[in-house]
Amino acid sequence: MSFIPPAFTFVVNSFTNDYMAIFSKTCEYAMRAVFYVAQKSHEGQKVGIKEIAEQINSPEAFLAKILQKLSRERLIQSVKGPNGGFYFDAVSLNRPLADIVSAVDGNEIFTGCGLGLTYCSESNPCPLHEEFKKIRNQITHMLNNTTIGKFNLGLIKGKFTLNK
Amino acid sequence: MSFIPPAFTFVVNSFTNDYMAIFSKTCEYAMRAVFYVAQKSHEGQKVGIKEIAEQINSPEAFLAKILQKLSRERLIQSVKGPNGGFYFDAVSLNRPLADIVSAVDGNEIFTGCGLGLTYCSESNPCPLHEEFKKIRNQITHMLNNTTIGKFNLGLIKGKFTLNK
DNA sequence: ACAATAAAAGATATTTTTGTCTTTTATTCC
DNA sequence: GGAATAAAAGACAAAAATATCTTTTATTGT
Ligand code: FES
Ligand code: FES
Repeated sequence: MSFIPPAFTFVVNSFTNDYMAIFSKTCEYAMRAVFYVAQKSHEGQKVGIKEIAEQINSPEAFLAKILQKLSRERLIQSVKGPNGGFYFDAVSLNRPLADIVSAVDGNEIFTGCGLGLTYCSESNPCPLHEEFKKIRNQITHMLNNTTIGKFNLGLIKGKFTLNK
Repeated sequence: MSFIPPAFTFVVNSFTNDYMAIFSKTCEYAMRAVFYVAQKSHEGQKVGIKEIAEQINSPEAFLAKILQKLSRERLIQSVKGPNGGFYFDAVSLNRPLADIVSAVDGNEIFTGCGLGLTYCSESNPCPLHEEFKKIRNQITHMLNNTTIGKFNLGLIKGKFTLNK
């Protein structure tokens, strides 16, 4: 009887975070999904999780979890059963994208310190504070001024992409 | 013999990413450390990992790994042995903070799509593209225009904080 | 009432990031 | 040259984020 050693394991400690984006994957999927569903809602349709996941190129089961959360927080509407699916009512279509982001990623991006200090404050600022504050405010502004339904027409006209 | 059940495990799937900042923890520690060492270098001193970790309030062993990486990439200088430690030479003090960020977090933050599309492009833009591009450019600008030594005087004067 | 459908919920698995501990290597001082 | 020092490297561990699979619940159409 012979011992078969595990194949080369080399867990190289490459030690570069290999994909550090502004938003988490969860949040990226959420935003793409929301725009997709909004577009369909504009056309009066509900959409199933399978179609959404396909169209925005995200893992279906994972996206389901994300939309469940948004649904619990009443940020998106859903109905079960045949002919069911996800959609946005008129009120929800007018919500700012910021609501989605904070539901999923929390509020750190709106208020947190760029260098990771516990609190960002004027009285005890980190070196990047002044510059970082501007950027953070722009992000906040963008997310507050972008309603969920803002890109419906552009999406229908094919001006934007939500996958790849 | 009695069976002792594991204590309540409830791994609540709270499903909010509980701390989504712009930069990774690794990158935050790196930036804080770099500013601290730069200040000391300005005063002609080398600093040991223990002091750095204490002063910027970061886990020592973890920070050591980060500085090792920066050292391998010649972004920071170091000497072993008694009276050794980390420091920046004149050339390094003039490097942009962007070099630190990209060494640690990669280039996604400078070039990536806000919605997580594989490529950000003008010809195939996501809905946030125009607005997001501006923000990304501001981040890039900030990190390129902030040299590692830029805040030395402010730090020495106690204008800025790097911990808590 | 029943079968079919689709989301919600629950449980579990994988991967990445963050963090720690031990051993090795280089440098300085005596 | 030897002891002491401090970073570098290597191996390992814990926590968080990402991802998948199974079971349950609500709704619809027949
Ligand atoms: S204190 Fe760091 S961004 Fe305000
Ligand atoms: S395509 Fe999304 S930011 Fe450019």
